Amino acid sequence: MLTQTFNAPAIKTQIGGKIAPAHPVSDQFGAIAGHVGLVATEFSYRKEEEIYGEDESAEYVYQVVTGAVRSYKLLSDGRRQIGSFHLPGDVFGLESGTTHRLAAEAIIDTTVRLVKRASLEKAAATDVQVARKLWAMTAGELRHAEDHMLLLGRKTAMERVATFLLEMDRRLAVAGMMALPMCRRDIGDYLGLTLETVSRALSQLHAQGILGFSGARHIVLRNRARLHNLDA
Amino acid sequence: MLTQTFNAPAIKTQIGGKIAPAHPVSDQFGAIAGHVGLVATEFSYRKEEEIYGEDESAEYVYQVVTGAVRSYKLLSDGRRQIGSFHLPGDVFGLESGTTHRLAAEAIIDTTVRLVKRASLEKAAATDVQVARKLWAMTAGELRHAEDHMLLLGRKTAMERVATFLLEMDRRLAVAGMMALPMCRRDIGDYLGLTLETVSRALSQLHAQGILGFSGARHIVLRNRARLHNLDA
DNA sequence: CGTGTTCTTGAATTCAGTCAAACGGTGTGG
DNA sequence: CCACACCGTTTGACTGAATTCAAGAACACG
Repeated sequence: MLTQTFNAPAIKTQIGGKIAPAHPVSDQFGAIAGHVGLVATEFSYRKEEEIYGEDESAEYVYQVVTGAVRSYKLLSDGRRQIGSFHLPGDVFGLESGTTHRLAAEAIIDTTVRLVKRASLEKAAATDVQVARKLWAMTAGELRHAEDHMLLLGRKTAMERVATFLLEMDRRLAVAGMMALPMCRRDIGDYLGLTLETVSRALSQLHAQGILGFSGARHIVLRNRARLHNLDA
Repeated sequence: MLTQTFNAPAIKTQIGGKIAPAHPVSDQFGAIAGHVGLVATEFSYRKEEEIYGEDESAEYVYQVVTGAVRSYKLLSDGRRQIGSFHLPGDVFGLESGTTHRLAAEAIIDTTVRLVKRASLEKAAATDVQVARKLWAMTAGELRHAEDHMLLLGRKTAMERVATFLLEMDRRLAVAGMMALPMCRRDIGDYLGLTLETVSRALSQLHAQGILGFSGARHIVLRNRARLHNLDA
């Protein structure tokens, strides 16, 4: 039944277990799955592969092990709004209701751990600690969405790009360098801009010496203070 | 202690109790407060009065009885993004963490019912049904935020105003007429537009016969189908 | 080492914003 | 009860930030 829902390679089943996100964070999945002794299945998606569609039944909850995922909504004419990027360690696809409110795709080759939503619900029905944790995770997503509404509704192009860089720096920088998994179009669709506007803003920051490039997707922040100033 | 946190008139305490929203909806507050037998206090705010500030400690959870409330974030230079409007029946100010992520103000004279967050937490710690309900309410807010990100990031001015009208029609229309409690600036700050752009869009819809006015804030939708078409 | 994709840059356009003035509805005081 | 004043709204004219359209350049990949 798994193989019908997912058409992908090797499946590896395990209990609990640790993953290694870029920065040490409380392993939210472990805090649930491990705690309750749920079986977590490991699964892989290729670059650009769909993980689930908008309004699709929410069978599983996911955690990125390696790779990167985008969650988005589409308008009928194809305009896209990416609500968030999911990086190693992040949980995504968690729903309180029965359907996914956004679609999810692998940006690059990605491995996830997943557990059945039903089993989490069941654990939450008896264990108040689990219920509390699920609420806290949804509340965390809400916080991000609220911050992002401010960005989309009121910030300038340069402020949006500055916010994005600081967010990615915090979430995936290793040794001061960040390797962006997503293209300029993805960044634009996350920030409510066109890819050209994103590119121009990055070029301007480069010209001002605020950041350095090693190829378009490897960025070093050279002056976080000035970037903070540009971020309203 | 209540009188120190809130500087307002008559306080009326009661247990559970029903309120009458514009449309019959499951009384979310009752579903918790009533169920657990929590004491709900009634309280009033005058037009433009602050209910709580951004990053303020979340002491209480609120439900609008009569009136209307706006939740918003500010940038340092005063730019404002309203995340949502709270109308009779709506619960607001519910946090999983300890602080309010947005500020809240009464748009017009408003009466709310409120319960201590701590007492809800306590109820949730022993009653899984309560915990489930709190999660569902936060998830409902997240759904709205996700829809609103799409609007703010990707919709045109006319599409935003059309979406707004359909939302308000659904939430507060009585006998086909909606009495908007908020001014054009509030609508603009909700939709990521200026008040002038909102006004122009409304005038255009009026000229096309899609809506009728009875004073600037009383609107009748005359053609919901065409409004839906304008909403991407 | 090509080849296709992604990214950058330029030029022209456009949608919404800004600034400014007039209008109108509401509430108050004469 | 009417006149006035004030605030919110509408409308107009102009501006400007971001988009669109269009080449080229750089990069990743086989």
